[in-house]
Amino acid sequence: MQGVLRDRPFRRGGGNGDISAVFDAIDRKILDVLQEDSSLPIATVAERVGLSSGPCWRRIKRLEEKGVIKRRVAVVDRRKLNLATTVFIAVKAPRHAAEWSEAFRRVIDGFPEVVEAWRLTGDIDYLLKVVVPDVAAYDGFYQRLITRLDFSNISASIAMEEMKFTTAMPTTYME
Amino acid sequence: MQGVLRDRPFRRGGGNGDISAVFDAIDRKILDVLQEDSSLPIATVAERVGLSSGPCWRRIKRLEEKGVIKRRVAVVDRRKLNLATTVFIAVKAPRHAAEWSEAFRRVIDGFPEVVEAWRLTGDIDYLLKVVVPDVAAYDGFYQRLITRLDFSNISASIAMEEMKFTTAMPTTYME
DNA sequence: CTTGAAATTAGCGACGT
DNA sequence: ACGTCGCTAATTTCAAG
Repeated sequence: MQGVLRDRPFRRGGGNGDISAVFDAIDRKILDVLQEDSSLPIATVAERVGLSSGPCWRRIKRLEEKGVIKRRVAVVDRRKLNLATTVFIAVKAPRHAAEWSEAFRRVIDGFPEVVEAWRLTGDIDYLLKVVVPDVAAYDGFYQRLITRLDFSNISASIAMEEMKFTTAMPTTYME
Repeated sequence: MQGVLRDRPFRRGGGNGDISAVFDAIDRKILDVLQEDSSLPIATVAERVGLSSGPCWRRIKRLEEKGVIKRRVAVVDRRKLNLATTVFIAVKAPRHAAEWSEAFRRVIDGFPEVVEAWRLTGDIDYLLKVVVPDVAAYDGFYQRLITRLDFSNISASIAMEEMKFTTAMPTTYME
C-alpha cells in the first residue's frame, strides 16, 4: 500500500529513432524536480516524488543512461557576467547552398556570444540569439561577424525585457 | 611559485546595481567548466583550473554567494521528452497598455510549452519560444493561447534545424 | 517496491604557509 | 591568497523482506 498516484506508462520509440523505453508519472516528476534544481540530495528528490532513496537513485541513473538527462550544468546570472543585453538577429542567406550553410555554422560556432542559432521556415532563414554587454558591444560583434561571412540581410532586435526564461522542458507531453 | 597564469582582476559594480566583487581568470575558468558540466567532483574542477580542492571549493562557494552561479539544473534531451518541434512566435500586442502586458505575462507563465518570452524593439512586440511534439500540437497550443488573450497579430516560424544551442554564457566579457 | 547498513567518495572547515 | 589534513555528510551499492 502506497499513496503514489500511478498512471499508464508511456512508451517512446518506433518511428522516431528513439530507444524504446517506458517512463511513468514518477519519472516525469523526477525530471521536473531535477530541471529546477539538480543540486538536491537524492533523499530530498525521493521524498518529493514519493519514493525512497534507493529506487529514486536507480530511476535517475536510468534516465541518465537513456540520455533523457543529457548533463548537469551551472546556470549563471547573465548580468553578473556583464551580459545585460540580448539581441535576436534575423539572417537572410545570400544563397541557399550547403557550402554557405556550413561556413555559417563554423562562424557562429566560433562566437561564444552566439548562444543559439536556428534555421527557420518562412521569410527569414536563420535566427540567432546573441548575448553582449551593451549595444556598443553588439556593434563590435556585428562588425566582426560580417567580416567573416557575407549575408544577404541582417536585422537585429534588441531584447528590452526578459519576460520568461527557463531551461526546464515540459514533461506533460511524455504521455 | 606556481604555474597559474594570472591577469588583472575585474571589478564589477558601480553603476549597474551589482555588488562590487572581483573576479579573475581562475574564476572565469571555473565558470567555463561548471557551465559545461556541474557534476564534476571539485577535485577535477580544481585540477582543470590549476588549483587544489580547498581554494577551488572556496571560489565556487563565493561565486554562488555573489549570485554569479544562480543554480544547478539537469539538461534534458527535448526529443526524448517528445518535444521535437521548436516554434518561434512573433507577437504584436493589440494595445500598449500595462494591463495587457501583465495579462500576457500571466498567460505565458501558465503555459509550460513557452520556455522563453522576450519584449523586443522593432516592429514585433514580443518573441516567444515554444516547444511542442509536432505541428499538430502547436496548433493545439495556438488555439488555447488565443482563447486566453486577444492579439493584434501572431506569426509563427517553425525551427527546421537547431544549429547551435548552449546554456553556457561567455566569460570573455567579465573583463 | 521497501528498509537498513556498509563502503566509498565528496564536501567542508581549520590551520599553517 | 593557496595548500594540507582530517572530520562530517553525502552518495552509492548491496542484502533481505
